[in-house]
Amino acid sequence: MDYKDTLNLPQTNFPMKGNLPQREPEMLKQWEESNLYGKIEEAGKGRPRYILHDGPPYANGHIHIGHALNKILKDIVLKNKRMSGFAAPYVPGWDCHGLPIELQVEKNLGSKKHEISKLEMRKLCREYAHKFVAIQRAEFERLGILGEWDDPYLTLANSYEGAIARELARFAENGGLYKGKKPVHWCSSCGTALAEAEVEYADHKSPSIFVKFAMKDDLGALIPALAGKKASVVIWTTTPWTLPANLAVALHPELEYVGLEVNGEVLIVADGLKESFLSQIGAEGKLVATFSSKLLERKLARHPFLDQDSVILLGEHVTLEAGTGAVHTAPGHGQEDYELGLKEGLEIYNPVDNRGRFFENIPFFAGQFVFDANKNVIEKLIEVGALLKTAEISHSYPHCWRCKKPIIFRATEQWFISMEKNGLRERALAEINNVAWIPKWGRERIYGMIENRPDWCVSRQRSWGVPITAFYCKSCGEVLADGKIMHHVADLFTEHSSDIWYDWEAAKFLPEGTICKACGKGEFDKEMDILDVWFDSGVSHAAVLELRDNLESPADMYLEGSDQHRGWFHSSLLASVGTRGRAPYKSVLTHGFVMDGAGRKMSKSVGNVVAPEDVIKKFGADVLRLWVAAQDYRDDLRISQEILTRLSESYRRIRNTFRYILGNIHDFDPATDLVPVKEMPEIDRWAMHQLELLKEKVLTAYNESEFHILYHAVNGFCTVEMSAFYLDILKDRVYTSKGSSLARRSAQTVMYTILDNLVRMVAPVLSFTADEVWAELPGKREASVHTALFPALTPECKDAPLEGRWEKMIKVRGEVSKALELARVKKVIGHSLDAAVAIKASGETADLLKEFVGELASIFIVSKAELVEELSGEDVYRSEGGEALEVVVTAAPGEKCERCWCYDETIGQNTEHPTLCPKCLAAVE
RNA sequence: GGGCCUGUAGCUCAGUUGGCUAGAGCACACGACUGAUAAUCGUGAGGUCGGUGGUUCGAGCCCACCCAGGCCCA
Repeated sequence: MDYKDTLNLPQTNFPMKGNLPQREPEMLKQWEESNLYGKIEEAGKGRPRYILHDGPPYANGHIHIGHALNKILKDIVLKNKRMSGFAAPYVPGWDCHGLPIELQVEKNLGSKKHEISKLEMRKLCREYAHKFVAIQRAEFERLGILGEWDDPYLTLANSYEGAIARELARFAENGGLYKGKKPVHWCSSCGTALAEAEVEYADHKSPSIFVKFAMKDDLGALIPALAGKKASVVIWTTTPWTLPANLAVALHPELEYVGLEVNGEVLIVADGLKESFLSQIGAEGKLVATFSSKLLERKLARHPFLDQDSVILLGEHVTLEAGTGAVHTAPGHGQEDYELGLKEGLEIYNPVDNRGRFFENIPFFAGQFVFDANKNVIEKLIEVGALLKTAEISHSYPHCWRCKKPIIFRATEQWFISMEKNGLRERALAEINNVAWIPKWGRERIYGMIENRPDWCVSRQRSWGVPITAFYCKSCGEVLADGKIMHHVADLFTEHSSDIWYDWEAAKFLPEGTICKACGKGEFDKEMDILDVWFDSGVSHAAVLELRDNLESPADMYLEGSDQHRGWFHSSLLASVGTRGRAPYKSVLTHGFVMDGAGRKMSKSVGNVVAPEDVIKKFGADVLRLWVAAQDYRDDLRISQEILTRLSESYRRIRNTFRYILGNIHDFDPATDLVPVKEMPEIDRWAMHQLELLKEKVLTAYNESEFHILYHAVNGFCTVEMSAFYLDILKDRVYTSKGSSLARRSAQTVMYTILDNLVRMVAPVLSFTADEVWAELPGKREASVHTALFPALTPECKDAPLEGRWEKMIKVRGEVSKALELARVKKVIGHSLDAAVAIKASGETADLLKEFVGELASIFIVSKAELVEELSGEDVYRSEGGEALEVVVTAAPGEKCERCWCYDETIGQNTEHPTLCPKCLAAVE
């Protein structure tokens, strides 16, 4: 007789191999056909809301691994919240305006770009953005991210564009919006401002000059050594043409400066640069004084050739890399000069027109092109005796990417949102303290930025964006930025899209009878600048959260990469505080960046880029999701073939545990076969206790968004507690007991509960696999695990004393398995069931073992285990450390039962089944 | 150069207020099983806790400096 048929061996159709690259797309199809997301929304009705607001990726190109990380994290958070009893909608979004799209469209147009109108250009940009939204949407959905993919928010949608214009109107109304000046990269040849991306750096020859700025007053009172001497601060510059715009000279606040007597006058330079300075001007100098820059703060020097003063200021941007440590400062022609000028209240002075020529009222250089003016400035300096040295240098200099000509930095009229008006900075800082930053240091990071940032420049000289809805008087040029009118325009945008700005006459936007406040005339031009795209996405709380019925502001969470402290977190905070007086988020979670296996950043040129598409093709989305969960996202994350291979092996382990349990509960019906915990054998209660601990750990980890802890907990549970211990011990009971026996049903109840709970807990991460297992689980349940809840805590399953007893037993078991291993090496046994063990223990261990005496054999998975007072023979295994434990392993006595493979000394006594042990006889009957 | 952050076995992570012979899983080596089988079980070998100096009876944990790496600025 073949007794194998009388055993209850595992049976399941659930495949061992995930085959995820093939299976996942099928599941996606099924989710779509069954309207899974709709069912999730249905299930969420009436529950408290949890709003995770999606930061919009830019609608350009395919998704990269960083996108995948971000969206998967969001999806894990959301699924976690849904399974915790919240209604957690997910409305994905895209950032659709802006330069990169415009540039790409221009590039695609080639030479035709000059022939088309702004309106046509914008139409092409719109199409381009839509194309990549569709591409990225498919790529995101493939990752298993559930949400309103059919109705995402797009910043190019009419309603969104209207909202952008409306938020700008609010800033206009409360006075936060103003027009000011700021230097920008300017191409004099094209007559246009350039964005950073449109600037190319190339070698260029420039004059290099050292210029004296004579101190206005005698310095004797401050620095006695200089009393009665003519003293000058010396600056170095490679743009002589900016000298007519000079308003100040900057020194470093922490540096020492020196007075050098050269040819009867004193030259002031930084101490650290005095030698190089003297050698460059080819002069001998005598050190006459050393002093702190602070002594000169706010003292006045004379402009070398204009009848005006130049004030000495202190600035951290001054360096000792080159020059003299005294920096010629023209706030209209340099970024750092501009910032210092703003701080010190200097005029942002620009004497240069659109074509790069000095205005007609500029002495000496009127009408001259700036690069031509260089030599004239130098001549002037020679004439007035202010030039110490001139030379020519070749250095990296910005050029226009279009016409390839060198560009200049030039202050132009721009729109700003004031950080001080309405106390925006103060209130934003206060709001930062009301937000939960995860991890905590996010607060320091954004706080420092808001504390120090200049006013927000929101205008861009471009086509693809939402226009700044202001007007200019045709006759006097006065600005008209009226809140009411701007609100009206916003409504028109919502109705028709912002394209109408480029289509309609100004008058069509203005109420009948609008007149200029300055001159009383009634004809206007439209402002042609557009808004910074950070303003677009920054107002999403108004355009999305406030406008959609199922969302609300402030959001519970914003979740983005740590670069967004300067980006979206930042602009959203200012946009919301400036108009609503509060932050748009209650918590902000940030993650690090994805690095290669060595912790280096990915780059195409290095060739260490890992594309999500490749990971999915090779391993499947669940492995990628597991990768996200396994790493501590607060730091940078690493990805490599090795890491993915490890992870996919870990995935297999978890999957196999699921499969094994499924196989063992194939004949189990929870409706009728459930065994109450109280009636279970102790080891089953131990397993229930362990499950309870795991639940606590995992649910806490979800609550605290520490997903890597949950991964390690689940992984450890599957391998240590289950596979290597509980499930291994259970085999005998589950395989050989009668199918419907209490012993077997009890074990099945435990396994069923564990699998049910485990699958729920793992569903936010292993979304595909969990649903696949869910479909195989017995019992009545929701159609998808994604509409189910996390397992409820059942503290009554916890049993601390029992855990303590078993902890010790597990230690003893470890010692026994070492003894078994030695016997195995000596060929005494093969399988552990071939063995009989005799144990000598003392103290508490002995007492404990006595209590377990009947179960020792099954716990050790041996045929016979006995406790003895004395052990003899050579092969006694002695434990190291702790309480003394001695073990002797021998071949088990008796015959091997053909059915359960345990050795028994009574086999053969039954004539009908001469090869079975008594236990199996009972089971077979 | 500045702000914020990170650095524990080959990989991913633990390490509570400073007190352990620094842990776990995976990978690796060896072995067992062939009733979880492209599985499963056991045993074993892996670490001057980025470096140096300091505080302390005692430091992976505290301090200083340095090195390497990341994000954002300049």
